[in-house]
Amino acid sequence: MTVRQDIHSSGIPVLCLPCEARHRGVCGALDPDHLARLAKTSSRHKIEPGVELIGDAEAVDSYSNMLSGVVKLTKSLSDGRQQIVGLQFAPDFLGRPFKVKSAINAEAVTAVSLCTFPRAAIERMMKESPELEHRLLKQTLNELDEAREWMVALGRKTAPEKVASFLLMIARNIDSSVGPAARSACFDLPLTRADISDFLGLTNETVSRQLTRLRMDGVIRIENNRHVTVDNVKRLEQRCGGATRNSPLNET
Amino acid sequence: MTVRQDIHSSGIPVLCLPCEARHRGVCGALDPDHLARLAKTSSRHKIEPGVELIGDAEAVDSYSNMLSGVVKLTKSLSDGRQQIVGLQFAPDFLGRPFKVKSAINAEAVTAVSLCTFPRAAIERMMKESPELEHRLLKQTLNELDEAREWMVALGRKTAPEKVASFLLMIARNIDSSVGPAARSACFDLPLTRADISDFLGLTNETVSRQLTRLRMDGVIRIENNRHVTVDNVKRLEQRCGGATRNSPLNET
DNA sequence: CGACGTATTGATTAGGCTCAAATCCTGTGG
DNA sequence: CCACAGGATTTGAGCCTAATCAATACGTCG
Repeated sequence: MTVRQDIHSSGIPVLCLPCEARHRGVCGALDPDHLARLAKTSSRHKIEPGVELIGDAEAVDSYSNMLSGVVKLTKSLSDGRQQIVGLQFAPDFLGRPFKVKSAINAEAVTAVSLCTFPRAAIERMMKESPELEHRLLKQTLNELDEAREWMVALGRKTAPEKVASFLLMIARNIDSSVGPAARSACFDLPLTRADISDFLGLTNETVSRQLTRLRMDGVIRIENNRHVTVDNVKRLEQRCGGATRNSPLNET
Repeated sequence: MTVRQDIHSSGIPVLCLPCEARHRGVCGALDPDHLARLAKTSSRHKIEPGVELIGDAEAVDSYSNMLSGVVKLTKSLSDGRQQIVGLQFAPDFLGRPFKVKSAINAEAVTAVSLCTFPRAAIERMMKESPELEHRLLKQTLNELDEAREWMVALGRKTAPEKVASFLLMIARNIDSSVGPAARSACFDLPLTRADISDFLGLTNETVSRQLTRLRMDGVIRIENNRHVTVDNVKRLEQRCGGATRNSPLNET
């Protein structure tokens, strides 16, 4: 039931051994001792697509690491207009620390598996281990960078550019072989056309039209409405409206 | 030149005594000892409107606390289209920690006064004082919340709603008397029409038209193109497109 | 007072939305 | 295995909002 910690691999709980969050995720901040204590209070969950994770009462005082799948974060206006304000992939940390109330909804868009901790456990851990808070700060800064990148798309890009930018972003997140210099890519869209339109501030009709246009122009191929192939990533990039051209700063 | 620290007020450097950043800003995280050490390496600056703070080589390895004024953060596409992705007010912390390069420009839109530290000083301080990183995390989370709030506006609100939302946001940040339940407000717009349009993803013509419409409808009054009076904040709120209606979460 | 930059106003255009219909996929049951 | 139902997606036609292009007014500062 609980986890043995006195085995070879320097005391790391067996459950955590194969977990990606220990490398790229926040758990990487923890030493074996803390990890073991956190593991005792954690539990694994499998979530079906479409299930709401945050947004109605429910399990609000817990946080999770994403182990697989895709989660969308949405905000809505009172008349039903909706905007996706974030997509989270493994091994992101899920949940908004320090906040009394968050006007955000989180929903699984694919099958999702989570490693969930009670709120109190994380908070205790954060007090004891500054490195954990450091990781969290880094992820938050990255999310902020992403959010700002999307703001440019939402405010200033045309519909064709938005759709192209979206495909590129998904390709980079899903098809891990797509480094900055990949020639081609191939992936399953995790989102429906309606979701994509909520992401890009468009209608699903417009998204559909732009996708067929990209298809007609030979930039992408689509099978079964979901599976996308990009033979030449460069051609897709050219349709994204030109990257931000600010002079890069040099920092560490 | 440097700062005496052995005076009454429990060793707080005199320069810091009246500083707002010590209360609501990141400096509140520091004990008198750390504060004194940081104060020794800090310097005050006055910046003219229109001056670029970050974005071209320049002083990239320094961070600042804003003491007064307004700074805009922008991103641009290669063809010149621009989007404001953040506005910062006192006592915000300015600068992106841990990043090799940031594709963001920062520019003073009003006269701005800063308290600037060398990069190394802040980083040393962050290692020694987890509370500092904690504050930074909190500010970053708040900026993320704001960014997401704007994403809804950019993606899903109409031009009239965008302009109304913008005025409300400015009112709340500038006219400090505007609590959540204020009846009226009155402030100087820190941004030109062109800036406002870059903020809202519109053209300056559209912004202008929407402002005159609000004026005609008696929702606002404008003097000298800059000074805005809102007699009835409620009426302005009604034009913001309905707040996000997600069920509030309960956290701390 | 005159000049320049900023803001407003007007006329026209076009990109993306709305409404509507047809088509495609998926899963289910006979 | 095939037929069918339901939802998702595509496609079409017309409209409307906000962009574009252009001209005028305002405000500030010399």
